[in-house]
Order: sequence, then C-alpha cells, then structure tokens
Amino acid sequence: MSSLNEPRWLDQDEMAAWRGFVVASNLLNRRLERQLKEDSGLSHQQYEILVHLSAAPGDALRMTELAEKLVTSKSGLTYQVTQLERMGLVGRRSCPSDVRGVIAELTDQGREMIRRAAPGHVALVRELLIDVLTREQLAVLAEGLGEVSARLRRDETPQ
Amino acid sequence: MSSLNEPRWLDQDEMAAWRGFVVASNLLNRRLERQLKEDSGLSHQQYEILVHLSAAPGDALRMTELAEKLVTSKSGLTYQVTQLERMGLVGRRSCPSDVRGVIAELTDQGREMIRRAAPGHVALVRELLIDVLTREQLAVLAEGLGEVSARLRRDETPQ
DNA sequence: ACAACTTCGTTCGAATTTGAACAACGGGAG
DNA sequence: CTCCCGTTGTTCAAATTCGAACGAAGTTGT
Repeated sequence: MSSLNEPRWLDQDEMAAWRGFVVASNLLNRRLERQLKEDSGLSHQQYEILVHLSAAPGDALRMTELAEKLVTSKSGLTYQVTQLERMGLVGRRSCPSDVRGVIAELTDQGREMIRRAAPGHVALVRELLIDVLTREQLAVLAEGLGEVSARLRRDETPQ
Repeated sequence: MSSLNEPRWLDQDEMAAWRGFVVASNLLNRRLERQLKEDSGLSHQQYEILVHLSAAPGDALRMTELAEKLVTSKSGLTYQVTQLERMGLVGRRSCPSDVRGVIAELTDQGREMIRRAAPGHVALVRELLIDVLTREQLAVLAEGLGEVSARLRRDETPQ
C-alpha cells in the first residue's frame, strides 16, 4: 500500500497556492469586468484587444498574432474585432504580404477610447493587486508565472 | 507637467507581474479545460462544483454558499447544477431550515466521477504550475494571492 | 403584528466563447 | 510547375455566462 499508482496529491501549501491563484483570478476578472463595463462600456477582452493594438508598431496586428497575445481562440477574436469595428474603435485591412491575412488596426476613435479607459483600469489593477503586494512578492510572481506561461506556450506551440 | 492628474502607470516589474498573471491564468484555464473535457467529459467549472461538494460536510452545500466558493454568479450555478443533475452527478433537495433554500448534494455517481477525474487533473496542475515553481515561490504565491483574494472578498461582501 | 428591507434560487434575454468545418491561399518537395 | 500539407480567418451550432427582474420567503425595527 504505497503510492505506486496513487497520484501525488497537493499538500496544504500547494493547495493554498493553487486555490489562491484560481480565486484571485476569478475575483479579479469579475471586478475588472464590472469596472470597465461601467466606466467605458468595454469588456475586459475588448479592452485588452485595444491595449495590444496600441502597443504594436503602427497600432496594428495580424489576427492570428493578436489572438496569440490575447490567449484566445481565433473565432473568439473574429467576433470581438467585429464588435469593436461596429463601435468604430478598430478597423480591418488586408495584409500586403499575404492575401489571406487580415490586419486589425486602431482607429483614431480607438486610440481616444484607450486613452480614456486606461487610467481607471490601471488604477484598479493597482489597488486590487499591485499595491497589495510587496516589491519582492511582485518580483517572485512575475518570474514564477512568467516561467509557467513560457512552458505552457512551448507546449501549445511545438514549433 | 507633474503627475498631478496623471495616473500611476505600471512600471516594468509591475507590468511583468500583471501580464504574467493574466497570461498564465488564461493558458492554464485553457489546458485544464481541454484535459478535463477529454478525460472526463466535464468542464472545469463542473469539476470544481464536484470538488467543493465533496469537500463539504455531507457532500452537500447550499446554492448561494457554493456560488461564493466558486466565485461565480448564482444564475451560472443554477445552470451548471442543472447540467450535473442531468448527468446524474448531483442532486437537489430542499433545505430544512429555510424553505427558499436549495441544497446541492453529490450522488454516488458524482463521488465516483470525482474519484476518477481528480488524479488526471491534479497531475496536470502539478505539471503546469506547482512543480514549475520552487517551494519559496509557492509560499509567496499562496500568501500574496491569498491576501489579494481576502481583500477582494471584503470589498464584495461589505457585511 | 406589520411594513420595509434583505435574501434565495430561478428564469429570461442577450452577449460571448468555443471547436469543428470550411474555402482560400502559401510554400516547399519532387 | 504541381501536388500536398499547413496556415488564415470566418462561419456555424452549441454551450456557457452574466445581470436584471422576479416571486417567494426570511428578518428587522417599531
């Protein structure tokens, strides 16, 4: 009766870390979602699309590239870009180097929107997460979760 | 031109922590979702419902209480409990002390399901998160995110 | 006891998400 | 140049999520 075929269950500390991660993630997403919706009429996902575009050279990105940055499905991105297009915040144009390609780009209105939405969002992220942690905790979190993300990406993208 | 009305933007370390958190969370959820669906036919949310029930005294919990543990909406829980009921994994009975109350309880089939689904799930959580981090990183994560969660809960539940 | 307020779980409609299937295109081996 | 295979973005149906509104039942203060 050893642990031959028994899985290695999580001990108390491991469980605390895992639960903390899941719970914090859910609670945080909920709050940010509410704040963004009330404050700017954007979902968190839509906000993130604008952010990634505004951080890209020329405020534009290929759909697939954008989907990878967002960690979302391609079909989900198609849907959301269409929404943002209807709101006039994002435009679509075709890719010069690849006929199949579609490039999403920020409109002037989109740039203005992110300029107005960002302060409130960042303030809340700060209040709820960043300023709650010490500098050391932040560093550990960044390095640890960075490594976790990197490995997960390697798994998903064999090449 | 000071920072009077300028928000305090995230510096490089803070941004790394925040992005790491968001990205790791999304990637992790995706992987766990896939694994559970393929392995047991459950969504992550459904799995979590079973876990919380099986951890509760009598394998049963009030709907509201369960919703809080899961960090989900009440209507979302209603939906999922109905799904699990159709699968024969969970049952509903009324609460003795409150006519309005509904108690969700694990069925024998539900207990059997969680028994079979848990090992694969835990193994993946271990592989993707727990075993990637050092003991110290885990401790920091648990404490830091525990505090973040606690504050968020206090916000949501004024009383 | 009564009114006012809160809580409980569900229902409803709308928005979102996903994977599979698809058509069209790129790109390299032969 | 072709054939073959991977990629690209979209469409589609199905599943899930949420908040608001609801009826019904507790709870509190007077």
